[in-house]
Amino acid sequence: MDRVVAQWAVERPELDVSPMEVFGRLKRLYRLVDAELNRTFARHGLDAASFDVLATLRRSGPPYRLTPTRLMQSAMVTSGAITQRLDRLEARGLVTRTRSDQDGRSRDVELTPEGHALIDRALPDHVAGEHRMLAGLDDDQRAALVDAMRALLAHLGDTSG
Amino acid sequence: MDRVVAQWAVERPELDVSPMEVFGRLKRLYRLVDAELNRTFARHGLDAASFDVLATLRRSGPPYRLTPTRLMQSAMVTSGAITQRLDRLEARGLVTRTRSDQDGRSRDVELTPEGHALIDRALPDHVAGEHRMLAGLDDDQRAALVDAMRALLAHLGDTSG
DNA sequence: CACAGTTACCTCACTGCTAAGGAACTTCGT
DNA sequence: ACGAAGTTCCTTAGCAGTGAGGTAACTGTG
Repeated sequence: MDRVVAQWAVERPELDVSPMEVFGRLKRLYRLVDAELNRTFARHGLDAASFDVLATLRRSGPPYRLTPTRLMQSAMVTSGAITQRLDRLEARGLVTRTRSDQDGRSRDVELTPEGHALIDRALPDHVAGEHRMLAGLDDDQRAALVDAMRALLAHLGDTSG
Repeated sequence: MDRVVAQWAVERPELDVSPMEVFGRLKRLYRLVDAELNRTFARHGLDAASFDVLATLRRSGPPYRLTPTRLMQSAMVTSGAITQRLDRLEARGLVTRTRSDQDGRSRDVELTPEGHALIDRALPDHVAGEHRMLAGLDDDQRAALVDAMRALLAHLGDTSG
């Protein structure tokens, strides 16, 4: 990463490319973390997309039921992506989709006992993996990291804190 | 993000899910930054993949020529992805592909004058966008962020510092 | 009550990636 | 000189996402 900045300093010396030290590492870090998390998910027969849906339903509490729109907002993907995720999960018997009583346009997506059991098995493994990855940071660094990311997110107009 | 942690504290109180405060924000931040950078690229008729290849060639210095393998390593994608990126750039006349003299298996990918001009136009805009995004951070926060990401990357076995 | 506008979900064409495998070429050991 | 092994790049199939657009259902207003 520092090499990239050094190269630009030679080729375009009038540009201050120091932000790349931040954003280059952000991208690299995201990809490494993503790959590591996916390895954990794969051990439970899941991928990030499926885990995300199951975990969102699970942590919503009883009756473990949300609409596709809520899942879409939580996952920050388009409605088409949620439809396809739910297709896959429904085919595996991990969630059910039923028409809402209150609103005929809406669907209730609900965790099946199998889906509930699966996410409850995968979650501790997932959390343990996250703890392992964070072991490279001391408490001060970790707090500073969260602080800086929170500030950046706020500056970028992130609505959810 | 804090809401997610609070939900888990109710549903699975025995798990310490505090790492999610880090990784949840990391993902969210990456996606917001990625979207913002893509808006800048789009103003120049590019996407992140094309910009990445052109910028890598440009900052490599004269004669602005690298092999697909070098580009693959820099971009951290598979060889198939590089082939397709180069197909697109070659079709637009932004790079050329020629067989290497030294090694018949290898190709030389070189920036055309058009490609060179395009990346030289897009780069200042890109860098300015990065500066704008970082404006939400003071110098201490920014240094702490880089420091923490560097430590995390090292812990995760990133080879390039 | 009628109807225009909105909302919720799905469908479809397209995109860019990965993973696996193949062809062309080079390198190495004998 | 020769065959085996390794490399370099491309090809192909399949996958998960986007974005545009469609259908059905709800809502608010005159």
